Amino acid sequence: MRNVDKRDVPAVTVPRLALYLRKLRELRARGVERISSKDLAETIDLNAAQIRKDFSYFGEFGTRGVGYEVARLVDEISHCLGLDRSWNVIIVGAGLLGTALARYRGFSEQGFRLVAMFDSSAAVIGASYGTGRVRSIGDLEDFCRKEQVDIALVTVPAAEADGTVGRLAAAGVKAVLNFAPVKVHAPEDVLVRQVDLSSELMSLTFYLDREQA
Amino acid sequence: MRNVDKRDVPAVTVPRLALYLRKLRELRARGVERISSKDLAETIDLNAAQIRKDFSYFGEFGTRGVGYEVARLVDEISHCLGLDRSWNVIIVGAGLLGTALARYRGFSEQGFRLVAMFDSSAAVIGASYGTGRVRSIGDLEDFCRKEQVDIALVTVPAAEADGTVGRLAAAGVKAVLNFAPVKVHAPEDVLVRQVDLSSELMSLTFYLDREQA
DNA sequence: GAATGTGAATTTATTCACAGCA
DNA sequence: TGCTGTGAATAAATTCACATTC
Repeated sequence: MRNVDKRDVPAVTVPRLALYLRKLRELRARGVERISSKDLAETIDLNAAQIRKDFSYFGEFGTRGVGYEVARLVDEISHCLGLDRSWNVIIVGAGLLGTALARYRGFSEQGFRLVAMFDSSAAVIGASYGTGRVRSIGDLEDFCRKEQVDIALVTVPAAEADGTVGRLAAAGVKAVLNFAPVKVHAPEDVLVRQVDLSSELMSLTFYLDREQA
Repeated sequence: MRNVDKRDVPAVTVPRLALYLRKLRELRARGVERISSKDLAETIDLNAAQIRKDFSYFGEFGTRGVGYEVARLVDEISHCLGLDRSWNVIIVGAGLLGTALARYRGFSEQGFRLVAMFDSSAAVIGASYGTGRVRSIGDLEDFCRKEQVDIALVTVPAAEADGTVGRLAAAGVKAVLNFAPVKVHAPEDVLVRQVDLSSELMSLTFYLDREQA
């Protein structure tokens, strides 16, 4: 991967890289050694030029007339996405969703290390879910300042989400995945992404024919 | 809302409608009766013209020189999104994520009714989570054909997701929210949306400065 | 006077189409 | 010959700017 200014990469390209990576890992696991942009495009229902252009923001990963080496591409895209290192993750909010996420294997498989969880309820403090032991929410700032916390998953009730993100930002956490259905505020240099299940459902109902029984 | 061909509505407008709706409900709950596109835009960090244009695909909801009546707007957007009726939802896969979703209050609050869950493990069949009683996966098609199932949330292991979606489609389910980290195949007339947590995390790590400790 | 609704202008993203290279 | 990599063309989305209406 050549040196890239991330602002030159279209925002829509990034989630597509994750999609390519998943499919390429699957191909590699199946023993496929080479693939063309055309064939890859077919399996994920996309335009082949789209894929080539997405790669082109980062360098030249293929061989003209031949295609792409799957193993090389997996390495390159992993590197583009910052997945060639591990990232420390905390979960704030040890409710149903937080504890389910803590035990979700998908995270650790991608190099995300759950290093702690936080909750305000004495009933769960001390319990462990996956690799995450629940600490008191009062220790949040201390922990974030002492340990290298890269990403926080926020699964607290909606009313507390904004305050929680503020505390995380103040304690130096630079990336937040917010599962509470509210828009949260954070300084410019803190990345916030929203995961919103009822929003997803609404996008489905929009397209569902409302004349159904 | 005037009669609208949904294909004329840009795809990106739909999730924004859900966002507007949430904020407007919050404003209504706080007793705010009127709002301008400028003020609404500020609270959700968007361009005011964007909001007005999004509304304009569906009709004229405001009053020139005055702004929008919050209550009216809530009703109009709810109607646009198909939220003025209730939708029957099933969850296929009663693992950690499936059961967490089943007990998540956000769904029922928006008019989504969890009518059943399905799993292959005898250990969970018969158990109830929220309003969802777990049935045998063998009964999936029968149930979908007899009851009106509008949306299926698929929380089965990745290896089974594609087959599960195929069965749902064959049984007449027209919308699927897939939580398994694989691209699933479905007929043209079946809507599939992907919710992918590790993808979201990767979009964060891309932008995180990789020079961190 | 104030804010909507919307064509026109701009920006961003996708797709085409072909030069360049194995 | 076959497929990448990429400028050019097209399409889509956003933003501007203003006529219109209350």
